[in-house]
Amino acid sequence: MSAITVRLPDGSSKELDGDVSAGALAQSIGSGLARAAVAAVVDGAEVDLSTELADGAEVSIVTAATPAGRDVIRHSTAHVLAQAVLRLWPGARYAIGPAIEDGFYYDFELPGGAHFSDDDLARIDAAMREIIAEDQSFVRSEHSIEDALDVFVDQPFKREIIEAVRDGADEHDAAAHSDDADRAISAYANGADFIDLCRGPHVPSTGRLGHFKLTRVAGAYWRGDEKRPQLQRIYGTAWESAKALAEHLHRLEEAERRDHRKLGAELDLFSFPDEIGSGLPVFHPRGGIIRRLMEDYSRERHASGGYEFVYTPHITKRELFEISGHLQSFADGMFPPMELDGGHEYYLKPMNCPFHILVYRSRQRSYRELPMRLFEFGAVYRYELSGVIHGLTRVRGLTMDDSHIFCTADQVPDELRFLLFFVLDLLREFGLSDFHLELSTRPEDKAFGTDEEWAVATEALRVAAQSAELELVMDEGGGAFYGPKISVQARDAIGRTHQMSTIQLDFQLPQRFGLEYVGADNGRHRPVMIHRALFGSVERFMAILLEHYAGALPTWLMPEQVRVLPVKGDIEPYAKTVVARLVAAGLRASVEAADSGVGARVARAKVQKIPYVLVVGDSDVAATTVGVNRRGSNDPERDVPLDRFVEDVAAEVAARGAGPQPEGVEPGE
RNA sequence: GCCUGGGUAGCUCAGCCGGUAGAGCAGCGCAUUCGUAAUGCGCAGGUCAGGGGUUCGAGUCCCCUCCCAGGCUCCA
Repeated sequence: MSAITVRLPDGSSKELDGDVSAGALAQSIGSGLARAAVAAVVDGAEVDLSTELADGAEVSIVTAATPAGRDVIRHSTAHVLAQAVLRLWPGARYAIGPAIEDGFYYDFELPGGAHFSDDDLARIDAAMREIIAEDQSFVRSEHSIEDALDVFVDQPFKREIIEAVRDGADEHDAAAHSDDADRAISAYANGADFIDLCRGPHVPSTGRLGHFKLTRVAGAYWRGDEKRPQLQRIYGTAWESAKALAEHLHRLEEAERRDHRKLGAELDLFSFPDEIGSGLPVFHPRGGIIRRLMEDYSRERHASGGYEFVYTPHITKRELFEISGHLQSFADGMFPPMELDGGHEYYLKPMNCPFHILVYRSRQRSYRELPMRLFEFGAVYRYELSGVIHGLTRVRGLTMDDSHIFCTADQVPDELRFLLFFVLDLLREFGLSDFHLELSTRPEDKAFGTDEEWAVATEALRVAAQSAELELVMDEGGGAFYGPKISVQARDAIGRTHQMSTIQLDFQLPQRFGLEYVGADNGRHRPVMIHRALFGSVERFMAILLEHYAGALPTWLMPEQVRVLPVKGDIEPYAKTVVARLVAAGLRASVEAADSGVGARVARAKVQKIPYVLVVGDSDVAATTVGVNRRGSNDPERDVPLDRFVEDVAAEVAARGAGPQPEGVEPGE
């Protein structure tokens, strides 16, 4: 064994003698790095720490608390999961077990078609911890195809994967794996009882694992194909430290606490009656207030933004969607037709655009009328598969704040910029502030419109996006066949990204409907059409706001802004005058009579996330004051003059401020 | 749509090997009149999602339907 020299990421070199493994390199750099190391990257390829380094290799160490390091930990934990399941269910077949975002899974077929239960998760967890305590080494081996088929003779899923590699079904993968090993198959064994087909790398031994939790069991098709066997999948999460695991679990709890479906029931906002059907919500009075405020404010802004309001029906004859092309490309997403008037088929509308087009086309248009911005809160119905329906975010009946803009080609750049600033401004008013933009360009295959139209429109979108001074992510080839689009992505208070508004150019519909305007040259021209959704759907936007604010909506959107609690019965008349003052100032307020203790009533009001709870007693009657409890504070402010309180809250509402927020809720702006 | 797991009082849930339904909260009534996170007592509340079957007997076992949750492209 002679000394070798390897190069490190910082450009320096390191000489190794004797043990020339990647792990030894980490150790020679520092014991801290060695402890954190889980794998290495040698000349661009991820490898095990046990890999012997060649002279001149370029090496970096993969540490646990990095995306790549967590992948290794998760993938290794998935192996231990499979090993535990095979110990507990001899004869079980195991399929695939990759690392995924925040965790891992493994798919199994149990003997006799058995399936996992929640109790099993605890047993598997215990078996996994035994394997980890045994600190088994992960040992890599390489096999020829024939040899590998032999090793996995009782494992049909593994054999299928090996055969796929042999038959070159996995062409570029095999190439990336090794050019010269003649399609070698690698496997990792740990302990005497477990070997799994695997590309690696893995942590050196199972003792490096342990900060994991099995989360749920689910069914999943082999290779995601519903025609193939359904396997039993176990999901888990794994992290580099107990702290990181605890933080992840806390994030999950936080997301659950904010779940708009839960908040909707708790705050009495909306429900999904079985009698109506899946994905079809009803809004209760309190939810109705929020919705009306959202819509009213949106209308106000649209009116001052030069939009014109139109109203169109919910159903239409088949012909309209034939002209628009929706029936040809979108029929699966539409409710089936109803037959009326002796054989005419009528459809519930899944989109508003064709209707707005007919408004445009109702008479001859002049260039002087353009840009024409038509706006409608349009109720649309889409037949979503029952399995994908989710709360208010994926429904079968929804209300789009839909706008269609008709303009001349020359007007497109200015109009796009106008639209983008309009939507960003309104989203900010609702407290979302962390945006980025995504620009979807022409798809590879068939696309409507000429190359030049696409180039001009895409460039106009790019210029508009850049003028907004937000991060712009390109989605090359991600546009629809009928035109490029820009979408606004918003990050919420717990870091999730939601697609909000979209601005989409359409080269197809103006042509399909033969739209025209008469230009200054007295000639006929085709207008450009822009689709613009702002909230997207009012229902979904409400859900996003509820989760963003964890139910503690800004005061201006809260159904009940102030609740007044008289400490005892004879204070009630004063409490009523306080409410009258608040109502006169345009606020929504109520009294809760002294039928139960002040403590109990304050507790209830806090659960309901009322922004201001006023407690009034004898001293307040005497001095015309109130005791103010702000949402999120446990420190009441006594003897606040009523006049000042009314003035402050009215000003806050007028400014659409976030209002007092509970701890842990980001108020947005 | 398919798979897994669910559906018991308005809500959250308990209900064992099949023997005739239970708690907390909410609601209603009475008492309490209270100064900041839940006052006491009482009452009422159920087609155990719906339908069919097995059984002397079904919330419980079997089948169908509806509804809910999670998953079903992240390639060893």
